[in-house]
Amino acid sequence: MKALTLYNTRTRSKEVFEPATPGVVGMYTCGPTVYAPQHLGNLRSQLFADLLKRTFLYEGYKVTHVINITDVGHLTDDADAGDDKMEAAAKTSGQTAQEVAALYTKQWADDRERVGCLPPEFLPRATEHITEQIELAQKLEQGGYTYLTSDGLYFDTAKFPGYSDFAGLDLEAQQSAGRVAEVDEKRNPADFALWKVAPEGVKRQQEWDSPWGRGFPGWHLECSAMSVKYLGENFDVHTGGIDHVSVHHTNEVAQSECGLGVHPWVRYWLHNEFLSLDKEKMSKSKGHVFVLDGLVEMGFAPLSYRYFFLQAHYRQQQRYSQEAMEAADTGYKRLCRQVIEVRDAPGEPDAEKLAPFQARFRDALHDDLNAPRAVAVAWDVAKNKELSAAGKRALFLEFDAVLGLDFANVELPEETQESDPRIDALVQARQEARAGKDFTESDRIRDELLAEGIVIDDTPEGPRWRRE
RNA sequence: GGUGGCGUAGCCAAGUGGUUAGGCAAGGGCCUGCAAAGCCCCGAACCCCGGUUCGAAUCCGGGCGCCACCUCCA
Repeated sequence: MKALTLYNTRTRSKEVFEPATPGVVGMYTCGPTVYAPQHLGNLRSQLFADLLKRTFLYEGYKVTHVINITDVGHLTDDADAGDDKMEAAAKTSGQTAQEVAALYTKQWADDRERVGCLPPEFLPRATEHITEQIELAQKLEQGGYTYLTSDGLYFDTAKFPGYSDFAGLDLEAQQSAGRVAEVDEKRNPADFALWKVAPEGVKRQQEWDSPWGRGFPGWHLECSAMSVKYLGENFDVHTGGIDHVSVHHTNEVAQSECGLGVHPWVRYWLHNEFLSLDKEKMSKSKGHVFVLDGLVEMGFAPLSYRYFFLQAHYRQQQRYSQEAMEAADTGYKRLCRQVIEVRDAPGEPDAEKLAPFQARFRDALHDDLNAPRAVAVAWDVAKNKELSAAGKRALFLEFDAVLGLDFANVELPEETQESDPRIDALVQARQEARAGKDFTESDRIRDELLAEGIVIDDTPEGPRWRRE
């Protein structure tokens, strides 16, 4: 059995996972900015974090999982200009920032639950941790890592020699390309705001007093302040989308290592690749809002999306298409049918026969969470002719602790049988024709109904009809 | 301009030197009066050109194509 190995962005290599404290894992996941619905790509990040958490639990670790809710301070524009997303959303919707946050936080949590993500142990909100954020900014100020501009307190990246190490950035080259807009008062384009002072005469919905004036915290600060509050100044795992590596997480590392005097601040950094939609990135700003409810409206079960997620490795871009989603949906349902078949099987499983499957399953997960291989093992169980029903039952339920596909309870919904006197009568007439072997007549009735989009299926329990 | 990644059979997607990944679709079969659903069976693929090697999808070099991040984004 190989040890659990994970790809650590910090070291750019696969490493054997060993938590700081044996048997206990602290992990932090970058959560949503709750100003808009979360799309399927966002959900992929949550599914990835959940896969990781479930793997830790499967390995017997006690896990403390923290996910933040960003409800302030995330600017709409480049590094440090533009409006705050929450303020902007409140303005356009006519609601308060708090109402906007509450709405999208709930939607996000519901989506997570529907795709089988375990709830985090802590779900801290940025607005409820302003004090902690100010304290961290003060530590940085006292350490000489900051400077003031007319609009706030900034982190001086030049004071942190290792700034570019985390993401392997070539700051010189980036500057020469001129893609990062210069902000006049910033000493270096990479410098970022720790605290933004509200401009004179502007009244924000969300603002607080601070040593630097009334205003609001910079986006990056909350993750450092809150993760440390709940997990300690050193912790094991930090996850997020790959887009966060070069800016958000680079800045988190800078402010945390400088402010707390620790290195490395986080032992393992794990990042998931993006979900791509028809070869175009799914992002809110490009208008491709594609959400879980959209899949549900198309008739997919939320867990079919989880199954879809599990079919690709988390560090690989995954291509979404209707066809691929339908393939996942069909595959998931078929696998469930196999599970349901053995779910109530009596008797005890034969441990010796189970072992090879368990080993392959764990080996797959231990190899940087290779979920596609783990799912393949589940299929091998389903197709295997040597295993007893009780053995299959035991394996399915064990694997589901990680897969999270609800094998223990899932039911395949029966086609809902509508009732319509006219159609029911025609179906009944067809049954009578069939009983009398008058198949010409029975087929005529079926064709008649088919012409209006109604399909008759003959089942062992009798005929059913449905609208196509 | 910098950085990271990808190119595997109709589709999605594992696989890092030699052994069947897996799923979906298609095809064949069972079942059915016929269908549908369900179940069973079934695919010798690896962008191109060189090289290393007994042997390469897998390593090295070159080329072509595609994507992502560096700017709000998971």
